[in-house]
Amino acid sequence: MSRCENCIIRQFNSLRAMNKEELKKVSDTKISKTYKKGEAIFEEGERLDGVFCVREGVSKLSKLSANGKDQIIKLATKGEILGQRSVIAEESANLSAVAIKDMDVCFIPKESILHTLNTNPNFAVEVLRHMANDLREADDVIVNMSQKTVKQRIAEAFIYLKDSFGEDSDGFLKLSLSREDMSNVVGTATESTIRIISEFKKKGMIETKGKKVKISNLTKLQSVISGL
Amino acid sequence: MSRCENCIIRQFNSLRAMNKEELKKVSDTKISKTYKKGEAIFEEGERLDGVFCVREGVSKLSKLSANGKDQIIKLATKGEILGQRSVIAEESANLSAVAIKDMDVCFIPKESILHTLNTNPNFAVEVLRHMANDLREADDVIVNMSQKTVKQRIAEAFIYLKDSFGEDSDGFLKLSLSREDMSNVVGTATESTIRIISEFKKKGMIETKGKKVKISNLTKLQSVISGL
DNA sequence: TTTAAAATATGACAAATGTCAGGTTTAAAC
DNA sequence: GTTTAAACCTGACATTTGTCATATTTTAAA
Repeated sequence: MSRCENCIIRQFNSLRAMNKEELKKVSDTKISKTYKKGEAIFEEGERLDGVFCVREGVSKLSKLSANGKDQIIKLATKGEILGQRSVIAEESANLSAVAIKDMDVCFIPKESILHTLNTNPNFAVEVLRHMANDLREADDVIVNMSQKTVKQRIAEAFIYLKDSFGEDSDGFLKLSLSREDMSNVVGTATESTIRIISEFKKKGMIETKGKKVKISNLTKLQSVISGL
Repeated sequence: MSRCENCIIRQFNSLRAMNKEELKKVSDTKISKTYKKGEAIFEEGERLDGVFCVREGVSKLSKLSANGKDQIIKLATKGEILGQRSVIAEESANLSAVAIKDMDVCFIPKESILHTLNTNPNFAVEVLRHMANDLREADDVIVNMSQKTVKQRIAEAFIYLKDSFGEDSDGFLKLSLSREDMSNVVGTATESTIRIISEFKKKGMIETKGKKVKISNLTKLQSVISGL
């Protein structure tokens, strides 16, 4: 079994602030898991007794609204830790986490996390910094959601996918979302998303090949976001 | 000058996790300030060298969007600490804080906050819990913003004002927002807000007297939020 | 008090977005 | 390979929301 001490993923998250001893405990108690695309890591309302460190793949974090639609709050990938907020607040999960690309994940029981928080200020501050960052991002999403049009939000989403997940050698986005997931990210109806994507294609901003999407004119896409 | 050790406000926020010595330092370095309605405590982009503990009054935390509109992210009142996120993340302020009711505030230089964070795990965990709560609230706002209609969001806002700030002896909301501020909370045009408030009045859900607002039929308001 | 400015209000219309109903294409299961 | 289901697409239309123009009321300033 691989050891957390050697895990490169750790460098990207707050676990890097743990000392040797603490890491050993985590390593001894962690459980490796895999999830196929579409499988849930946890569901909204579920009691979590640990956190999930993403080693590979991508997960969508979403919440069901009263009208039955799923709002995707965030996409989490390699290095991110899921469930941390719930474990710290000692609440049940506020969001569901579902794999949108096959995932390798380490489950870490909450005891070692909570114990380290209470004894190692470096770790606590590191976690705090991460959460402060998440909070800023969430605030920014609120502003985008309420002040930008659907068209602008979809254009932003494509650029976000490019910046966060990259492109392959042919220039196609490494992560492409289904129209439905895209709709749930920007908070609109699937038909609206489809229509706008068609429009972007016609205007030569993006092109598609099967499920893959390529941004062919970044400048135009960006101009959609800023003005009109 | 009043001492933090005796400050009742402290019981409502993370400062309660400070020990005697730490509190003394805060008390010795804090600066009391007052802000009139409309005055800014800090502006988006500003470098903060401390946090602001609200002793009295109400502040709106907002962010300017590209189209020039202000989105209000949160209302902060007695007991809340402003600027904490920015100080912890060592970033400039992501939001502006402006008084919407005359305020008494204590400014606390960041040094004592950061020092305590790094040495007192109880305090760090307490701050972390608060931020975890803020993050959940922000996620919930994202869902509301993208999945509910303007009418539903305005109905929710009135109930939020009632629950968070209370009513006076005549049943009027203790905190009432201008139509413009209300628009910036729910993320819509001022005219839309005015129209919907007029409709609520006609339907007997709320009534007004000068600037004051009374919720006269809570059940009806709630039914607006849930169904249609 | 008078005056000016801001906040509130309403109508008319345009633009954005949602909904429903039917298609076609693509991917997956058998 | 055939079948079946899911994903994608498009049109027509209803609804929601934004914008502009203008009027009234309220508040603040002189």
